[in-house]
Amino acid sequence: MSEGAAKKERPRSFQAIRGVRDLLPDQTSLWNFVERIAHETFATFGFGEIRLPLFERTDLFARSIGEDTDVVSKEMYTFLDPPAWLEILEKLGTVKDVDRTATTFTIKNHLPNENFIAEVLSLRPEATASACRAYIEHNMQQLPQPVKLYYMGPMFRRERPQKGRYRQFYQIGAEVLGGSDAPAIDAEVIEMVMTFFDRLGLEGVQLHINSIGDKNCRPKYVELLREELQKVKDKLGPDSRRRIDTNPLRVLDSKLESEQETIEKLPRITQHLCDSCRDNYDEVKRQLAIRGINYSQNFRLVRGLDYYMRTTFEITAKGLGSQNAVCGGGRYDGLLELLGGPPTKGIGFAIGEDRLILSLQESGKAPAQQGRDVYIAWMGERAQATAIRAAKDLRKAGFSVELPPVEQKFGKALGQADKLGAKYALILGDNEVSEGLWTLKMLADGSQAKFTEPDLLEHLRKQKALSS
RNA sequence: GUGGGAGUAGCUCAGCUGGUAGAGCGUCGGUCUGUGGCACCGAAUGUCGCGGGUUCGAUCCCCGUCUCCCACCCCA
Repeated sequence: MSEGAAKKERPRSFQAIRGVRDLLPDQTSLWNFVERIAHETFATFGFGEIRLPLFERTDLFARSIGEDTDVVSKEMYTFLDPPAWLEILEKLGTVKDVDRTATTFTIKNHLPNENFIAEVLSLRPEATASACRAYIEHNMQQLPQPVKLYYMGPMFRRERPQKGRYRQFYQIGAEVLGGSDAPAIDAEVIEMVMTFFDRLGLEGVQLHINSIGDKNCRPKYVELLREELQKVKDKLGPDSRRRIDTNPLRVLDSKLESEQETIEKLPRITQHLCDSCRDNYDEVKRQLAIRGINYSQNFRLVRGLDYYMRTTFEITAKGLGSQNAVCGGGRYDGLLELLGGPPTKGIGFAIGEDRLILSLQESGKAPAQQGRDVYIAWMGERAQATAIRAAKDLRKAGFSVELPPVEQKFGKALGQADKLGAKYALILGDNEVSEGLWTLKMLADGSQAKFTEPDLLEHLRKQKALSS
């Protein structure tokens, strides 16, 4: 006993890496509910589901989202395929100053008699770029326009995690690609999200809209804004000052208390839209009104991704702390062309599913977890064979059945049935097997009755039909 | 990436100016080998987040680190 039993070394346990998490069965029921309502709602608007890859060439994201955005410049999970070559190449001095927006490195004579090519890939930080890529790749302009797609799944951004923000997070989104850019489309897309949220019973939903102009008017406004900002520079903090040069629109988004007064006085883009953008924005608002959708205009709503133009919108919900945006979207008419496709109109949105679910939970909307329909309490060898057959038949009929693997006293079995939230206990002992009459107990009120095998199934079917 | 707070049993938490840990809930077993929810009794599980330092001695003090939370940044 001296040496052998002395130390019991346990291997170091693993934990999920920062910013990612497991969703356990008591949570996935709500996730499945949300996703089911999404499928149903979007289908009623004529959208079809598209399943997209989790990673793409890095330059697809760089070009669509914008190389200077935070998402592309510092938040993407980027890797080489085949992997792990970067370090080797750097050590060999073959590659210096790695350009993360490059697509391939070509290394001559690295391996005997062949050139080595590695692709630069990234985990998707969002899915709009992929959807557009798929539209082009599969020549969807040949389909009746517009093409209406929706998707759901995980996205990846390397940000500091906090409530409602994870490094692997989930989005439910939709895109309308091709066809016209009629304001009614913008309005209907928004109507679809609002309908979805309404069906989920999401509380405290607020829609904010804005127009950020197009190629004609936005650059002029940005210049005007920059000039105005220069005049009030001394009233702004360091972050905002820096943005006067890099991205003046972002200053509008500042939450600093000390800057609010200054920002309110700045020129607003809605006053500087070109005629066509103004008409467009007015019509979007009219179309929303026709649909009975309440909104508030927010001239400070400037989206962070480069591809947006004209209509932008954001939806907030309650219970989310400072990460209160549960959906963001807008129009991006130039994007498809930018990605090498034909000139194509586009508009879309993305819902933060993690935040959506957080908000539903905060307002107590989580549906009760579904318990078992039938717990089979059996005793004795002959009863086990019967129990196995009963479980098979009940499952075939669609019931959720728990069949204990080992014999238990009935007292304990019923205790288990109770804990698992079963509706019924099917009691199978020597008596039942020899009589051919099975005992079915209602756990809720303790009543019980005997049934023949076929009668039992019929009885359960009827009860199920009644309750649903 | 920056600043602040926190990490003790599966969960929620207690642990008095440092003497190597407790409660409730849950889990499992028993009272109860043909009938659950109640009650009572009992048990298991903690490298006190991890690593280092100070000390005779650290869950407690110091440093580092990881993770979570909050705010900023940014975004869904």
